[in-house]
Amino acid sequence: MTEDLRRSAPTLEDVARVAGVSRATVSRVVNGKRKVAPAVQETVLAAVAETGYVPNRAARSLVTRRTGMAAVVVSGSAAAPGEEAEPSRLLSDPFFGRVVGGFVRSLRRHDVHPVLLFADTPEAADQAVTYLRLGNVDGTLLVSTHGDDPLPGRLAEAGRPVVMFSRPARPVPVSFVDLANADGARLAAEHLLGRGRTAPGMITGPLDVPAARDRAEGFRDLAARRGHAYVPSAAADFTFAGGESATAELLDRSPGVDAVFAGNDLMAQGALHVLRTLGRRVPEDVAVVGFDDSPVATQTRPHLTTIRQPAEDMAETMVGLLVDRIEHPAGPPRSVIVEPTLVIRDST
Amino acid sequence: MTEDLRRSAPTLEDVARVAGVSRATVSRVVNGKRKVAPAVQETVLAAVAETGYVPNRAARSLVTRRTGMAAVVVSGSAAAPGEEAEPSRLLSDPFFGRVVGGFVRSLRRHDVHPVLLFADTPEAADQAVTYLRLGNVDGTLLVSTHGDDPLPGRLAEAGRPVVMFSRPARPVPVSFVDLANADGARLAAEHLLGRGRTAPGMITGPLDVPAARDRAEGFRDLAARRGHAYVPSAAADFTFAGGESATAELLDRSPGVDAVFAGNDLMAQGALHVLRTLGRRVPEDVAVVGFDDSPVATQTRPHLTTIRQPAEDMAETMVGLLVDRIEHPAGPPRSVIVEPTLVIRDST
DNA sequence: TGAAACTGGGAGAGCGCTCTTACCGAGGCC
DNA sequence: GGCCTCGGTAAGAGCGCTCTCCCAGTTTCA
Repeated sequence: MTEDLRRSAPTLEDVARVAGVSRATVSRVVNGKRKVAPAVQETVLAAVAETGYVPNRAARSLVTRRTGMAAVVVSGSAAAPGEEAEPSRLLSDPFFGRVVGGFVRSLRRHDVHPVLLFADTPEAADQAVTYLRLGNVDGTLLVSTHGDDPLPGRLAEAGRPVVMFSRPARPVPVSFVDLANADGARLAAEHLLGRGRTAPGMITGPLDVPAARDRAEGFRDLAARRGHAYVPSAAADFTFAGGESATAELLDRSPGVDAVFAGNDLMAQGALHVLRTLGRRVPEDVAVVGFDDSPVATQTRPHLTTIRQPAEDMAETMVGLLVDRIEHPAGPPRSVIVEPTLVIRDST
Repeated sequence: MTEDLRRSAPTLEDVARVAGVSRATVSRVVNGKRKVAPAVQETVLAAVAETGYVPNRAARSLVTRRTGMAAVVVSGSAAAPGEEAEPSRLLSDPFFGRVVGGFVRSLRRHDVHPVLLFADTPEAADQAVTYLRLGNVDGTLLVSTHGDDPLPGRLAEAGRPVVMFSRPARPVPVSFVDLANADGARLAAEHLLGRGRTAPGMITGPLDVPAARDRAEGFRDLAARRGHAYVPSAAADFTFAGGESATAELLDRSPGVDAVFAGNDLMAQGALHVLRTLGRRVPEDVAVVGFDDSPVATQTRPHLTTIRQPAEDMAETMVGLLVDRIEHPAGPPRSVIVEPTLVIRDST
């Protein structure tokens, strides 16, 4: 019973025979292109249902040069000795799960399947570029974690549809969707200072990453407007452990800090741990604000006040831009900037 | 310059012309099938290099019925009202990142690309089954989170290569790689009792999930051998929040508990939070052991003693089984059981 | 030495689909 | 009434690749 089904799926030819029309007509009905007489259309549809016909993707892509697939490329440096490779770092950040989930669900609505690619070594990056350039996928959703990542440039050069999460570190003609990171940081600063904190400090991400820099600058900007000329800070790598050591360093240098703004939730979580170890109460002695509104924000005690990135919406917007670009390849790259919101919980 | 490259990639025909041989010969050299005279081979290889030829996947799959792709299917129930959908739950569990990372890297070695599929609604599951059955991918790596998930059965029935992470809840003819969950739980019990704990309790996962049940039973088994006839327990859903409420419930019912074994690290993290809130010191008053050795295990204070799943190895083994099955479709489903190890940190 | 076996290479038939081209009948126009 | 247009369909040429023949040249063995 499954035998015949599996051995040879019904083809256009089969449907055409059943419906008593030509292959071309069936193709037209299936793809909804050009007008087909309603009566014929019905006959064909019935034949399709009867045979259980589903188009063969390989055959279709061979002629259309479309694959119905999009690459999700996670780019980053390879693991330096003793470090975690970037894609792994990202994979263990629950916030990233929100983004990927958004990709998968949005792509599905367009009937596009995501192919997961890691560009974690130079060879892997080369392979990825080749794969994309050859048209094995219709377009690329790129998440780059590295400041001096050459991949955005190479992909843009390849002339195939690409949309980045977050803007590229250097100016490169590529579409992207980004958060108004500086605005988010201002939200955090305003909130903290509005609650009467007088000695804010920062745990920043790697400053060669635009998002990290924008957040730091946004925070400093609003602090300056409120009369705080200098905000002590320490940089880390967006990881929990990095957040811990940077916090320790910050508190060591500036013991009077009564508010900490962290570049993401993972580092904020690290800050929370260090603060507790040092016997500082949160939020009584030190208030903490994170960034992302990652699932970890409610897995801390106290729950983390944070700046929410609408990750799923951003993912959907990226997919929209990509699909649009796939259908209309011409035109300049486009960008969408999304506004973050403040989510107040118990750490402030 | 890129114009000609992009507009039409070199084909076999082009290479053949440059090398002065037939298409078939180039194909033979490229695919390494049948013997080709060394001299000819060299000429062809040079022509390939000169033209920058890379085979067109669509054309190749059309005739070989191979796609060079494998699906990574994350299956689970849709979100009940107020609940998180299973794939999202999994996506925010850093342990899952280790598994997916393992898939991607292992598949890459076999030159296979992963396509990410969520089966989070009945419609999505249907789509996924159709997609797989039609041969849009060569095989499937299935991660199912749900006890009564029909997907393993449906996939097995489809007669296409499938390998599961963890054994299916009901007996179904499908290959899988699983952890010796009961052994892991025994390791935990032995460790806890060996350190003189006398009143162990458990936070289990959903008991319709084999892994959760095996862990619970393994723990009870060793406890019984050490004279502990009854181990109080509370069930949760493998999430942080679930771990919290289950721990609260457990301690409410059995306040004398001096050791807690949690079904995974996320729930152990929840337990840690609740214990601190209740003023119990860890490990002095209550020792805690988790399961998975997820990245969160070192993001808790104290660091979590846990049972390590060699996720990357398991992923690699799954890929190995899958590739083998793709190449040799006949034969009964195969299984591999992997042994866990105890990782002692500060929570015990 | 002749036939059989083997070896390496070419020709060509598709794989299942889309899309251009050609065709055909019906209706509108002068 | 003849011509043209136009909607609707069929025919057929590929897309780029693999793979099965088939053939020519060489080796092997009786």
